This record gives sequence, C-alpha cells and structure tokens, in this order.
Amino acid sequence: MKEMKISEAVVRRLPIYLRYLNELRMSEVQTVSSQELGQRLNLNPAQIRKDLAYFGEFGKKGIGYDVGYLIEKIRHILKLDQVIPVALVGAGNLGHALCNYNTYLKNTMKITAVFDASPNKIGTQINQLTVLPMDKLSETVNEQKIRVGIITVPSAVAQHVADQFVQAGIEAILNFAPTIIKVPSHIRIHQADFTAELHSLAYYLD
Amino acid sequence: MKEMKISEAVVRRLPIYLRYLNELRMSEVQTVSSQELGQRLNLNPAQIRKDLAYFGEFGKKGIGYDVGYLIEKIRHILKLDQVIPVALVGAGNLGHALCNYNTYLKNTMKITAVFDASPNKIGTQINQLTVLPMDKLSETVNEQKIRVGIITVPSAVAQHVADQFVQAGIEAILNFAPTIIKVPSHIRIHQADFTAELHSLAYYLD
DNA sequence: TAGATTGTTAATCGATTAACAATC
DNA sequence: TAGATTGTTAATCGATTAACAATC
Repeated sequence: MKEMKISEAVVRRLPIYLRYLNELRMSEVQTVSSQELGQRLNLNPAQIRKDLAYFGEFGKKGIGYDVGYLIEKIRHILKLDQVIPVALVGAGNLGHALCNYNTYLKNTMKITAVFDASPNKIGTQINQLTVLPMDKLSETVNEQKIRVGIITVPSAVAQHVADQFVQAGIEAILNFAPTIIKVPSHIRIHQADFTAELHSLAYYLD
Repeated sequence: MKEMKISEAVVRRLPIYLRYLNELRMSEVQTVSSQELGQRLNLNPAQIRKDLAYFGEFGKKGIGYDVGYLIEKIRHILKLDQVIPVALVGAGNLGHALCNYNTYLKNTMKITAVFDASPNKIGTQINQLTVLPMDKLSETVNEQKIRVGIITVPSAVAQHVADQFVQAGIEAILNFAPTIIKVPSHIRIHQADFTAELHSLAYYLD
C-alpha cells in the first residue's frame, strides 16, 4: 500500500475535494459523507471513498469524514502543508491576473518572483513584486528556492522560457501558452490551455 | 458509425491536433503522418489514427494526412468552421487577458460582449468592446446570438452569473472561477481551474 | 439496537495500445 | 515492386461503479 502508484485522475480530484472541504469548514460543518461530497461535486461517492482510501483510512464508518482532519490529510498528501515558492514569466494581463490569486492560495503555492523580457515591464510593480529581467531568473530561482514555474508568455517564446526554467532547476511547470512544450522526463508539466478548452466546448453545441 | 458516441477524451485531443496542424501549414508542410503527430504531441500514433477514424477516412495509406484537408475536417467536426459569438462576464485582469486572445482565435470563437457588475468597470473599453452592465446580458445574448459564456468573476458570484447565462439562453459555459457550479443538464460546462491545476502539480514535487 | 456510512473487493465499463491486412 | 502508413480489430490496460461486510 505504501508504494502504490496513484493515477493522475485521482490526483486531479484531490484539490477539488480540498477546496470544497475548505468551504465546509468556513460554514462550520464538522462532518461530511462521501454521499454529500459526491452530490456537490458531481462525483460518484464510491469513487471519492476509493480515492481517499489510497492514502489511508480517514473516515469513520456510520459517520463520515471529519472536515478539519480530512483537510489536514489532503493538504499533506498534496504537499500543500508548506509554502511552495513559484516563479512566473510573462507580466501581461494573464500574469497579472494570476498574481492576484496569491491571496487565495496563501498558505500553499505562492508566486514570489515575476519576470519579463520587455524593458517596458521590467521594474514595474505587480502587487508587492517588482518585475525582474530574464537574466535574473536562474539566480532568483536558486536564492528563493523556487520549485515551480508558470509560463504566461506568447506561444512563440514558451519553449524558450521552459528551457530556461529547466536550466534553472525548477521541478514543475504550469504552461498557459497554447502550445505543447517539451521538457525532460523528470520535469512535471501541466497544460492550462484556455483555447483548447474553448474549442472542445464548441463540439458540444447543437 | 453516424450515431456513435464520441468520448470526451477524443474531443479534447482534437483542438490539440488542430493547433499543431495550423503550425505545420504555416511552415508549408503538405503532409503529416500519425507517427510525426504523435512524436510532437506526446501521443500514441494509433490513438491519433483511431481518434480521426471516428469521423471519417481522412488519410491516405502509405502517405499520411494532407495537412490542409485535415484542418478543414477537424474544424468542421468541432463546429469551428463558423464564428461562434461568446460573452464574457468579469472585466478584471483575467477577463482582459482572455479578450486579447480574440486575435488568436479569430475565425472561430469570438468574444463579442463583455459584462461587469462594477460601476467602475461599466463603460470602459477592452480592445474594441465597451464593458456593459449585467442588466444588458439577456438582451445582448439574444441580439448577438451569443452561444457560449465565459465566467471570470470571483467564486462567490460565479454561480449567480452562471444562472444568468442559463436564463439568457446560452448553450455552454467556460468557468474560470475556482468553484464547481451547477447548471441544467442540457448546458455544457467546462472548468478552467488554474488553482486546482497548481495544487495537483504540487503532488508531483519530490 | 437500528440506521448510516466507511473501506474494499468484484464487476463493469471504457480507453489505450498492439498488430496487421489493405493499399498508396 | 518495396517501403510506408492508414484504418480497424483484437488485446491490454486502467478507471469507475456496484455491492456488501464491517462497524460506528
């Protein structure tokens, strides 16, 4: 059980559980069943129980899950029981928007450095952060122990930015540019592809 | 074959194919094999052939696929051989960023109206669009035959905006707010959830 | 105790991949 | 013709769901 490989589908659901559990805690709900979770999140209760059971026995038979305890556990599983420093490259509107989520994400992932190639952007402020030039990337990643990189630059330069992230020693990348970028296999990469999302939506129109 | 149900996984890959094919066309590449596509997109060639075969026989044995022809076909399958008018609610940084994609998406989905509840935002310009008040939503959706809605408002009001979209007669929604919203079953909804994406990324850190 | 709900096994369902005849 | 590559079937793999004993 210790060394079981967890599927990507499971890992993608955990943050969804976590978010709703946080809402429940804010409403001072003490306990929740897989049934209630499933109802709210449009998921099968058996699936939720199975997902959680990969990591331990977090529930109580006949009762359900303690909200606070389950939050703790999922945060730990996702390694979100620590602040993970994040760098963002591309100080446009999208980069700006993402920086605003720092408050929302406060005790977990935190954007601690913003970069841009354009002299117009360098030196400007985004929230409390000063936009840095690209040649400070490697140095900053090291100093601040940044582990994750976010790419919000145009597609044409996304691969180049990814290469610089990899060079600098980042462990994972979230790419918003609408293009598939290549990274070495030890780097985790997720695609946040708004245009593909919209295009696949069109298929379902009548 | 006419009435076969296509899985969501297949539909999500089509825009990825389309995008790379467009790149190939720009480089004046005439023909591409499933092998080459797979290599570039990190997909199994058999999967690509199977995906395409759900919709017809688009390739030539021994040769591969004609780039221009396949683009035509996928655009048609995704209903992107027409301009689909889109409304966006939430004229913040994120909304602003998405409006900038209009150029990129030019002959397909097009944001034709932007709304916001805040008096500070109403009347301001985003690209060529004037930000409208929420009470113009229904009217505008009807007049412009808008079929898709994008939500870029805070989580707390996302459900309310979705309800208004549904009321106005929209067919599909792309929600950027980090919360699960509920819509009637005839409405297609996709989640563009940046925070969940980041959180699941953390799991894969060492 | 009776009712509720978990954790887990077994059954089902669906998606991916391998293999290959057809054919350009 | 020989080499390449499709379209498609069969095999494999994996994920979801149903069912239920255990137990709070």
